Amino acid sequence: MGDGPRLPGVETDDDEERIVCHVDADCFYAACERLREPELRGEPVVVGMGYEPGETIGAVATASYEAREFGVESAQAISTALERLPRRAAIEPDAEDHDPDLTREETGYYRPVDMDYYESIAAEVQDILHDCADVVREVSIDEAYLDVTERTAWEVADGFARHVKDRIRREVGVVVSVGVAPTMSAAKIASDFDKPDGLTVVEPGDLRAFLAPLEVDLLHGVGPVTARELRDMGLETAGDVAAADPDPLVDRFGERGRVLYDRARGEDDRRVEPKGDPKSFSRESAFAEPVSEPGPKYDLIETLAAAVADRARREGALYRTIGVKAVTPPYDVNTRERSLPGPVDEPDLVDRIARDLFAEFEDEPVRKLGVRVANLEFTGSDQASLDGWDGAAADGIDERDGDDPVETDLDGSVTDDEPGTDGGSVTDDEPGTDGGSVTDDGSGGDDSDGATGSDRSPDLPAGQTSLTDFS
DNA sequence: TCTGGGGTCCTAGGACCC
DNA sequence: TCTGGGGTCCTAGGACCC
Repeated sequence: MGDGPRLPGVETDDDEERIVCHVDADCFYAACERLREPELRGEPVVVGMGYEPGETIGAVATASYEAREFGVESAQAISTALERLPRRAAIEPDAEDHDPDLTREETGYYRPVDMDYYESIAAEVQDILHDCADVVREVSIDEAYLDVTERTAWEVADGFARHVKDRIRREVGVVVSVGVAPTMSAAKIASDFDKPDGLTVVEPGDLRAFLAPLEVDLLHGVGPVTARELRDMGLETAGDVAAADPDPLVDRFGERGRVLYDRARGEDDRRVEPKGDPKSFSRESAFAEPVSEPGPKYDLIETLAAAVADRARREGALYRTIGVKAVTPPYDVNTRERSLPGPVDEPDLVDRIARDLFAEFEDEPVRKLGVRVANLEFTGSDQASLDGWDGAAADGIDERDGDDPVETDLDGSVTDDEPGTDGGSVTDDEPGTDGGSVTDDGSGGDDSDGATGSDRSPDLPAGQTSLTDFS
């Protein structure tokens, strides 16, 4: 994929052998905590998401290898982790959860996630990576692919990788594992192969032999569900998949089956490319226990909607789709979404539509809620393409460059004094879309908006439509 | 594992269009 | 209108990743 058509027998750049490096920080969050609290070194460390010191809520984001010895795992409930590894503070006589039978050796340190700090450390690592490669693709805060074809050669790839590792350890103080291979997929597996502090080089000629003995679930994209299905088909290792008939795989898994087959054979022609713009933003939050009353749920929707809209604005993104997620017991994930006729930046609209979409679940017990915006469009460089707009609309667009963009507060919008930016713009009755239903039963207090819709400026639909055309 | 948060991509059916 | 084929967009859900 991503490859253009290729003439038979013609060598293209795409056929050139690449040298791909995958760099993966070991227990990154825990490593960061140790940077600012050196006494945590060598001790079990658990970093919890949604965790507050002294409480038992949340989940394990990262467990240091010392903590894993106690059976603490990533994604585990903090309450479970605490049963296996009590917190160090519990050995203090005056601690609330003091247990006189505990020894230091049976306890570990628990810390809440501090993303801002981790991002600052990650930025230092990324600077080094960009210094070491022409193309870097950051996959997540603690992981990146590097195309280092022009920077090294197979004979010395080991030394190159060592150099990257050493620089990061020396200059930042975190330990990374590195895999070097001819493909992204194999490099990823290689970096995982010898964790922590790993360094694995898989030369092109060794690729098949390297992959063959690996369990199928080590292949990227194979999770618990696929792994079980593969085993049911008698395929236990990458070598089994590589030697299998691809047709049944494609029948069972569709396009994924083909990819799986290729990857197991060491075939992966994806090139390392910088990450593009994000496709969606979302915020979600869980209740301590399922909630049935509508009140707290709508309150949370409001908070999440505001946070998502704020994020989008800070990132300079317009969104055309707004969605909600409601997780109901036992663990059913329900999603609802609605697309607008054109991209907008209107926090009040996010709130209104999110409430509207959520209404269906207002009386059900809910354990978790989420709000999402998607179909993003990033403002900025190509504003020129909107030149065809009339003055009012163009003014609206221009404002998007500033700190206080387009959006008009809903109350103000009733007066309809800002045609190009009015919240009512999405109510245009563009045929064949949900446009009209955006405002349908516009959740209580926002009824005024119906009025806005009815006396909207005639310019609006035109502006909105042309904006859609441009998208 | 009694279940945290932020993402991506794929699939499948229906609406709609030509 | 027992009825073909191709394409796009929308929505809901699922698997997966970190």
